[in-house]
Amino acid sequence: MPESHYPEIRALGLFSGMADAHFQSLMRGAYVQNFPPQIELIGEGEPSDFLHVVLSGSVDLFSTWNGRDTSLATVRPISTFILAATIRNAPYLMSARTLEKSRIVLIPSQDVRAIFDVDGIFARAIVTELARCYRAVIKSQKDLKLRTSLERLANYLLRQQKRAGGGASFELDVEKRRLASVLGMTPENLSRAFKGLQPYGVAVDGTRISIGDQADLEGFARPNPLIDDFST
Amino acid sequence: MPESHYPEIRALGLFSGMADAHFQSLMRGAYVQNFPPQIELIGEGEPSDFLHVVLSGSVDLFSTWNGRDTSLATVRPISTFILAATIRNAPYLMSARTLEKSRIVLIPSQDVRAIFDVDGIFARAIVTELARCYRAVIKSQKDLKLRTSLERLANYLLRQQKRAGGGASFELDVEKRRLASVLGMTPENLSRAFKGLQPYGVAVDGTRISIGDQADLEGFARPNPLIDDFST
DNA sequence: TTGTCGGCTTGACAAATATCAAGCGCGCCG
DNA sequence: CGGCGCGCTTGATATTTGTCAAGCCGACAA
Repeated sequence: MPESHYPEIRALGLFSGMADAHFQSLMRGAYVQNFPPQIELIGEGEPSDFLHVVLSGSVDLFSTWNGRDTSLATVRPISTFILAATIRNAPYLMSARTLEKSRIVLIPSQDVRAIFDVDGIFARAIVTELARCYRAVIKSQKDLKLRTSLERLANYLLRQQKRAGGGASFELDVEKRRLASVLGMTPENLSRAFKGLQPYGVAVDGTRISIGDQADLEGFARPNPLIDDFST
Repeated sequence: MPESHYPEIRALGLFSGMADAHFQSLMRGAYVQNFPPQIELIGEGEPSDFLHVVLSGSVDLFSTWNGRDTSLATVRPISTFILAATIRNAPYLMSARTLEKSRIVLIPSQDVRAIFDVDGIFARAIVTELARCYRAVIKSQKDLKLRTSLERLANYLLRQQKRAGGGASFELDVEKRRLASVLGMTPENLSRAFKGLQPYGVAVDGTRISIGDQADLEGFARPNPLIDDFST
């Protein structure tokens, strides 16, 4: 793979501390590929041959069962996905598709496992990353089981607002149909949920959201770091 | 802590391969305690001072928000819990309480992190365990988002049947109120869901479940290894 | 044995959510 | 410019799920 990509990958928490020789060794077997939008990168049930790293664009992780499907997460640069399947050498639990034009690194899973065994710092980084992912899913589980759809949307908006810089007005950066799926509801109900938040000062214009009364919305949403703070 | 417990802890996947000196070092700082039923061992938000290992009994992991609460998992011997919080040195995301009289080992988190850094085999075991836990939560997430409550119950019964040996008749080993919470429904609805499975040959007598027509129930439940097989 | 407590069940009702069908708005392309 | 097509919205309706109140039943203790 072209060495020009090395620095941005190297800068990832997962790879930043490891021995240079090991990093080079990982990169030797890796390759970068550009994908158009809406391409299915992997399908659930398939063997986990590669660890994926998103360099640019974005990727939707979703799952299907019995004719239904649901979005579980969105992966944005720069981060990895399906680390757990790679580590356990087990089949993927989720499918992945590009949402937009994306540049993605593929690192053979067996190389990752091999370097893991000889590089303590890399091992430490993998554990830290995996623990972060685990905790993120637990938070999402709590969000789903403890909150109504209106509360989930309210808290999502507050999180997104923070991510966008904290201003009173910001853009949704996902399609509403996907947002609905992520939040565990239908697109129709998402529409109604937005209306349901109007009394708390939320205004919607296309993908632009305006929060009229921050305190009011927070009073309804009751955000909680043990659910909504994805950094811990 | 009394050395009599060493063998059963040592036999745990997490500790079985590590150097003896390191294991001894971990055990030196650890201690075992017996708890009566319904004791809250840890509360969400507290700092993660100890890695816990359940030797006997069982522990309920649950969470609370805004006056509601939900059961997220049950920990049975012999296994650990709150590994991720220990690794990240972050606050617990879930509370834990004993369901019955339980014997539990407490290992100081900082010891676990210290030994992790010097024992590659231990590190490998932690990663494997963490990846297993991660995948278990993803499966649970799919179960929640892709299935109706009736389907969740049907698949739960099939899993429990398998765990109990596979016979047509078996015992539920959780209180129904807790089962309802785990499955994301109210106790009232669980009662109705059991009735809803009667047409598929499910009979309930107290905590005893009988599956009259295995194929019929499986045809309705459509179990899937990517959701229901907790071993991968 | 009898009383009581807690968990489970049931029924009636209310609220939340999904489904279906139609229409709207906007970008894209002929 | 006009007409699709697609995502979003809206309304009507059905289904699912939760809530509240009451009753049942078995475990346990007096």
